[in-house]
Amino acid sequence: MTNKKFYVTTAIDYVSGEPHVGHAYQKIIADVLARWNKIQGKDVFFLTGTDEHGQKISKAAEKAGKSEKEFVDELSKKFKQAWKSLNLDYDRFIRTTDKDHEEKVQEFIKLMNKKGDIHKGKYSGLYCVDCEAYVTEKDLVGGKCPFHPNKELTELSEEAYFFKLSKYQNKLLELYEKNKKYILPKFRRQEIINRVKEGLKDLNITRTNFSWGIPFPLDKKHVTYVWYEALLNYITGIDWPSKKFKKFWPADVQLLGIDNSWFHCVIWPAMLMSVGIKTANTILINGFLTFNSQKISKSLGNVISPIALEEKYGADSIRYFVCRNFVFGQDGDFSEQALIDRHNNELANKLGNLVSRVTSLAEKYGIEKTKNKLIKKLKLKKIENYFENYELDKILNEIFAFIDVCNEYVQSKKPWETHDKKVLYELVDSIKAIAILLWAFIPETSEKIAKQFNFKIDYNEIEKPLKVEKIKKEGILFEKI
RNA sequence: AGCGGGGUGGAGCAGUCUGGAGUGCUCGCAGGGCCCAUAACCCUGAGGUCGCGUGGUUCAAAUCCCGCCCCCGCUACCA
Repeated sequence: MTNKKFYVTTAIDYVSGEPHVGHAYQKIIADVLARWNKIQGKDVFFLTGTDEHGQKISKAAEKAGKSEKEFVDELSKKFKQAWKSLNLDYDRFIRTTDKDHEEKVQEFIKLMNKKGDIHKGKYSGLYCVDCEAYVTEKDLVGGKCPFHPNKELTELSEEAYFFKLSKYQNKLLELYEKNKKYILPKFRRQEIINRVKEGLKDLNITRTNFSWGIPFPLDKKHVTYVWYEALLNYITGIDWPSKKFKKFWPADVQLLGIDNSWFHCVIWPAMLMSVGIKTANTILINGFLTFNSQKISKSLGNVISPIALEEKYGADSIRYFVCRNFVFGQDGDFSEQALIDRHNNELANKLGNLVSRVTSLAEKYGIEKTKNKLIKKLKLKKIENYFENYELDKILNEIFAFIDVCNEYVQSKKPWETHDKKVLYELVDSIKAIAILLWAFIPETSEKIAKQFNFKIDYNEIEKPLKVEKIKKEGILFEKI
């Protein structure tokens, strides 16, 4: 944590469907990382957005009776609204249909071509005429197209352009070896290494059977393959190759779901190596969530909008829950009951009630500056270390353990009997530290606390003694559900 | 098939890498305390052979090694 800048990116979501908690989970974590670095005084850039090209979208738009542009505009807006409702403070929401992205992708391709890493070849596979698309082996149902089981598939072969991915096998393995934190968590790293060792094929990066995409600059008959182009958002989003790019790149953390780890851990760094751009510092892979123990899927009808959840539970409770309840990297279950339990017990009863009882007492009896001995129980170093390893659940565990300590302190010191202003000062000053540490996770709540006690949310303020002022109790922080 | 993850008191999870009394968290259950506070807060207790071998290493294993069983993911041109 010595850099003065911090650049974090998330996966850009494919707008073939609506946003759900799985998407939200990852964005929230990115926001927490961004905010944590902000209060450390760093210059932070947080990029998120939507991925909007490709045949699937083209087809979905057609089905909805809309133009592709109309279709993606609508969905992209929904993602934006969802992130707004969760209080995500991103710096840019990139869309792969943004003009600057499209232009820069073409520049990038030309550059890669100059490096000699693009060649023309033949792509062949099983083609479904009714879908007008290739069917991958995995999607085959009884050897047939899953959507048209009565039609025979034809072995088709067409002209395509390829990126010389195979050339980078050893360089990639070197990268994983040299930068042990390139892929996190560790078990994902091992997974990727094993697969890369099995060998890499060149990657087909163009299509000719549809047109909803970025024109391939080397050959007008071709459209750039979505994946290849979408990956570039991480550098086009900060105006590669401008000054801004030079300031923020390489990204400190790129958050991704397990579904696209292959692209981000293998193809993406190879692309950068090809044109001589540094690779990111860390690719951080989050696990997948189920919702109330069910897979999140359209067919099960449980794609709950993050906006609906926010209206029901509030942004801070959702943010808190996803950071606290899941071990980062592993899969987890977003259970509404568990969310409610944590909201009631941890946010309302522990944190909310602590603030409530202390403000009441402080308002009645006042506070008097003294050395805060209570705060020694707060293990700041430990918390900072956890952050280095992105162990958000443990950070919250640690902070809430300190909240327990504060509640015990109130209990044992009985300030309602003693009217001890110094004890109350210690408590208020400790709550200040708690609120600052929690800001990245539950910004609204932290700001409410800061307003009552009149301090600034800044990491350096944790160790500065609180200025004594008149305290006035305001409303409750968390209503119970 | 290959690779990976999981199997811990009634429920859901941490803890396993870096071995040290079964420790912890959120609940549930049984008792008590407090009255400042959101019927919140605090204390005490019951409850587990940490998937199986009754395997190996060790003074010591939930943690390391070996074997087995059961769940769940991933396997590139699908974004």
